[in-house]
Amino acid sequence: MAAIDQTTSRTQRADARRNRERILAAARQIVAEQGAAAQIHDVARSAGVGVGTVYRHFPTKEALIGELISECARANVARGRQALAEGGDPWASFERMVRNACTAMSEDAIQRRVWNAATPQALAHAEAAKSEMRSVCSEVIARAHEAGSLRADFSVDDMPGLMCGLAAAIDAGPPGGWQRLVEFALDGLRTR
Amino acid sequence: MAAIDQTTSRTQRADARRNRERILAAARQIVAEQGAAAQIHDVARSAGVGVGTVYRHFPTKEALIGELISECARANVARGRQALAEGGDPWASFERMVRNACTAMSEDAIQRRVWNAATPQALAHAEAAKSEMRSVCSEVIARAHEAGSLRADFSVDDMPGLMCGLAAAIDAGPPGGWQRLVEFALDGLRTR
Amino acid sequence: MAAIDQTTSRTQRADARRNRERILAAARQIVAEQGAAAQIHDVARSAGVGVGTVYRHFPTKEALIGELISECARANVARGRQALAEGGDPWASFERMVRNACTAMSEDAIQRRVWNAATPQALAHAEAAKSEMRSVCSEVIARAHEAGSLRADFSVDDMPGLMCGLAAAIDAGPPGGWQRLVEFALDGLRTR
Amino acid sequence: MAAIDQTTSRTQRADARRNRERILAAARQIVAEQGAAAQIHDVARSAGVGVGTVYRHFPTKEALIGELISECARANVARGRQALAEGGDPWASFERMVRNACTAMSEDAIQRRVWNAATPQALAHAEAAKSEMRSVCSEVIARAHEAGSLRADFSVDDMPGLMCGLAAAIDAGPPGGWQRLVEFALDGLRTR
DNA sequence: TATGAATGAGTCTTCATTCAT
DNA sequence: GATGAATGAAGACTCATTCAT
Repeated sequence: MAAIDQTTSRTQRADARRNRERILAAARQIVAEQGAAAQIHDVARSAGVGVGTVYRHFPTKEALIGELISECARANVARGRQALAEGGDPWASFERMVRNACTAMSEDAIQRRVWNAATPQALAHAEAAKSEMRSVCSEVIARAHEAGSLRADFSVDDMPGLMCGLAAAIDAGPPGGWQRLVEFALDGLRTR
Repeated sequence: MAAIDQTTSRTQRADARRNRERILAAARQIVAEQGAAAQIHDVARSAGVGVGTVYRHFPTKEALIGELISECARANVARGRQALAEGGDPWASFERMVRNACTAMSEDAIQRRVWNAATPQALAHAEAAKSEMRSVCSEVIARAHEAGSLRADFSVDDMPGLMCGLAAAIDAGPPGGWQRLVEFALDGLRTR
Repeated sequence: MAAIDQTTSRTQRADARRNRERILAAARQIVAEQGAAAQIHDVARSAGVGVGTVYRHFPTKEALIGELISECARANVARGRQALAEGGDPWASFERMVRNACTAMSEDAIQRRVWNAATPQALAHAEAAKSEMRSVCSEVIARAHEAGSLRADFSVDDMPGLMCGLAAAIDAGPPGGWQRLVEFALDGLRTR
Repeated sequence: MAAIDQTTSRTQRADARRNRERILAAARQIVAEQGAAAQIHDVARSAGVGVGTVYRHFPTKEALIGELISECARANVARGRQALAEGGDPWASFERMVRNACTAMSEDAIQRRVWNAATPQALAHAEAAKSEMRSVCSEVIARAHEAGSLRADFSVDDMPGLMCGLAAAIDAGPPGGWQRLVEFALDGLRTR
């Protein structure tokens, strides 16, 4: 019995995990397309589950969007960590982090648009990931400052502005056109 | 009789115009705060008129937001025209246009946020002003190109990306922090 | 002065009467087309006056529709009176009254449709005319009964049903098709 | 599993179907009383459900009224089919169809009033049922024509006029008074 | 007196969320 | 756990009526 129960419960967990993934995948696409106007029913239909299942995994719409924000923030964290791990020139690390983030935003609509869909409540759900993102950025920036290759007057508090600006530019401009803007921006941030 | 009629008609129009202005002023503030989630009832209350009066002046919510977009676009048009009229170095004109737009966006929340509140329908209402804005930008850019002071690979189609990026950066960053970003951006756009 | 005042007041009365007629003419057409869904603004626009002028002549929408009903009822009264005045065979009078009413309904949409637009309140405004209509019908019917040419079991209380039925038939059927139905109905009502 | 699923699904469907029936029952009464002015909130309250439930079953008010029209049309179809199935004299079939429809209209207000509540959009929703109704009437009429017992100049296009006329007569006249009118009408339609 | 701008209660419809099955 | 029917508060928009000019 115990074994059966365990199997059952494992199976259920696997099902539940799969459903959670389907829901998030559907939400990524729909929120990327519709922003805050995305509807839970559409997410559920697109995920092939009932609305109740969406609510079992995410207690409110804000929590679901909050999770999308967290995902994007964690992706940025991973890029920052990787840039640090790869070592080498601190400025190169900073550049890699920014450039990779921009590439990701240009290839994946949710990564550049999720911030527009963010209500204060949704952002509150993503607080942990956001704070981790800030922390990683701080370190990348601190090293570049120490190396003297990043303008001293650029602080971690300028990062949201920079990244939101790049996200908006990538979203609004012609495909590929954003790359020049990134070069301009990085060029302007480097100490000469 | 003609004189009286004119007076009467002027007075009525003046009242209606004042209401229209009040509605737009209220909408500017509320849409700046709440984006597309702004409610017509709130706009009406804030303007001190009934909802019916809002609908008399703007047939739909989209039309009202479209007018806000048009206003911002026309403000950009005026800045572009002024930059052209002041003459002098073509690059200085381009710089003035961008810098003045950024100053306006930093001082007036609606100017940097209205584009986020824009649904396709709202944008459709602002088509005329948008196209005029594109046309003025084209001229400013063309002159700077002719003078050889603006990078040849920057086209009028990059302007929305640039301005949206700057708007997002101004909105997300700390007060005043945007000025450095503008300098970086302009620096990167100038031929060296 | 008195003469001038009188002239002025006469002029105003003439203007007012003309406006009243214009409003009623517009209302006839619009109520015929749209029934109770007719809008006062549309009536005013079609009449070439302001809404306030409509309300000066008719205190409520119900009163305006009530007047249209009254007009139609009075037209029926006139037809009944004429049928009586022309004298001759009582059955012929009855026939003339019904046939003329049907002809009028087929030629003038408002006459066959106004009853559908009638709310209880609107009907209340037309009480006087309706009661006069009933009274005239009573007399025409009584004479035909006395002459033994109208079925004894047809009473004045059957007239609304008969006329509403014919109105609906004229309205729903193909043009001209109603004439056969009237013949059937009259044929059925006659004593054999 | 299959059995359980079926039971579950049957139960859910049964609930939903019961609500649908309650909504239609409430709508029949309220639309009979108020016509197109009927309000969805009143229907919902009278049905004992929330407005959202009404909208789950009928996407718009027009669709709900359209379904009422369809119901009435289908009832007429059934009467026509039954008249045909019972066979016998073709004229008797025609008579039964008309008489039964009138009896139904006299006993059930919605059947005689729904056509007045019909906006063009609502009629569009009932197109299928209306066309079926026309088709059945065509057959009943054709047989009576072949038998030579129905006036040759009465066509299926006269049926709406006839039935609307009878509906209006039943609605406007005193209870029971309509029966004489039906006799007159049938009498007039029969070949002599 | 005529005008039409203003009013706001009322109506349809939507959608986040709950809960019985 | 999953489902999707049900809920009802909330929001966009209408239109009969009023009133300042």
